Amino acid sequence: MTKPVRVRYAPSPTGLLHIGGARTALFNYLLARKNNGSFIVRFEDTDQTRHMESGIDSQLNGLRWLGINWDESVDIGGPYGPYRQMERLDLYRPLVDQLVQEDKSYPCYCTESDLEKERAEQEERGEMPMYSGKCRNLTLEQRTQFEAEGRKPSIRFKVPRDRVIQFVDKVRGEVEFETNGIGDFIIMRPDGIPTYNFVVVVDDYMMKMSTVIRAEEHLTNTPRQIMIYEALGQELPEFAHLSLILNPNRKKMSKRDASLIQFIDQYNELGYMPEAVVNFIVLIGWSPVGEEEFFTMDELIEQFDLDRVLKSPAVFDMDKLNWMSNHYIKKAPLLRVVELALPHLQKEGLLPAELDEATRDWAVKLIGLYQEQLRFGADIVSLSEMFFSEGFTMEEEGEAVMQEEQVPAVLRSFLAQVEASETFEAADIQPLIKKVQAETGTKGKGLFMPIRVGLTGQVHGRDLNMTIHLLGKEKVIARLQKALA
RNA sequence: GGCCCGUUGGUCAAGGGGUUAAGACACCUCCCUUUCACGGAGGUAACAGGGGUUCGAAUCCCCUACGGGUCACCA
Repeated sequence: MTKPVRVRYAPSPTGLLHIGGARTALFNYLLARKNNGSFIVRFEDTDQTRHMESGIDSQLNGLRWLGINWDESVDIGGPYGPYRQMERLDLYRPLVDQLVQEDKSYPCYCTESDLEKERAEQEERGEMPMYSGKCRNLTLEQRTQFEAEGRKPSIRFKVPRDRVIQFVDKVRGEVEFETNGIGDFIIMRPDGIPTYNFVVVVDDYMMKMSTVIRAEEHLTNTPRQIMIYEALGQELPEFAHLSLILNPNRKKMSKRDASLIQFIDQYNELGYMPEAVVNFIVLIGWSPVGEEEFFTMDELIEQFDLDRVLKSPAVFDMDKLNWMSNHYIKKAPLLRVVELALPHLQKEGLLPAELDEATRDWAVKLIGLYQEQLRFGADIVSLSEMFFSEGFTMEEEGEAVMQEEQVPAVLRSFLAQVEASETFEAADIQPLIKKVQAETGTKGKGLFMPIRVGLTGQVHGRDLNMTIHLLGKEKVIARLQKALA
């Protein structure tokens, strides 16, 4: 019998849910669901200086929006809680004491400025910065002396010398580190709050994690953690380290990089469909067996496999995300798209916050007209701008069209037809254009383009009949007159 | 700088000793559409470099280059 699969996403609640975090959470989630296991969300909040209370909510909300649900966390509890580390302090302290008792850890009385000085000196000598271990062998007298001075020690883990720590990473294969490259690291700060490398181990085994899936930046922490597992006499989980997601310059994404959208909240705000975002990010660093690339969450659960996770980092490609997102929007029911897009029209002040029925119907038709082109809800604003203004900006290619000699005749004829028309539904427009064709003897591009450009300024656009209908008789007449003037 | 990880078209990627080295995004061309869009069919484009091993290397080994991660009282 194998151990039940228990995996976790363990962010530090210092900010919003990031694309990279979302992917880590997603991979964990998929593995849990695939194996009828449990997915836990735990918060690593031992850094009080960077703590942000809203971080927990925004992480959770982001996951919820993506459709990633959890079995145990701060909001719903669970058998291995609490699920934030600051509430688990009592669990950690005896274990720190135990390590000190067993001489596997020791108090260090160096101050931060001592350490900074040490580091600076090492760097000057061209050495790698690493704690020298000078408090490792303090005598009892020295300790009592420091204590008498009122110095509060931090607790350092005594890293065994001359050992090689070896482990098999589920995505990277065999990895090894020499302990001599690792300095004695702090497991508890002077204020009694333990640090990440210690608590992560305690939590992971107490919460019975079977596999630890996390980002590559943690790979070099793993040997430290393995030593703690050993010191505490606990069994190791499996490890899987995911490669990073890079920006188009092949650098680790920086929070300041405006060229791409990095936070899940922003995708939500812009009116992306979460299904599309999930589908896209799962394909960064993981590939399915066949050629299919569109997947529902259920299909992903069925297909996901850690064996097919790639070791190499991947560049985040906004273009492909937008293509995929557009694909989802095209297939979505119109009312769903309206939900994504309409608020943006209102937010921009193009439509009132309260809509009467006629305006709402009009808006639904407008959004329907652009559904095929929308990449995300907010796209509607730039796409449909010219419906809301008096005039429009004429594209360069449009200018050329308007120079053609048949243009005045076509527009004059069309204007007359519009003025004479009783009704102005989309279905009524086609016959009007037919009449223009009969009257002027112009057809095809020469007929449609002047009308399109004269009314919208654009040579590309959506269905002309519906466009004209939605523009409304009044605007159409005004724009034709202006074009003829 | 030490240690660790990585490198197949511009991007995501399949393939893991013998392949015409898939597919997708982007780009270009053509077809469909009386305009536009959607859609369809094609096209350009890759195994980082150098050494080995082998009858044979994108695949295995070594070196170099490049990229990234990490060396915190951050996670």
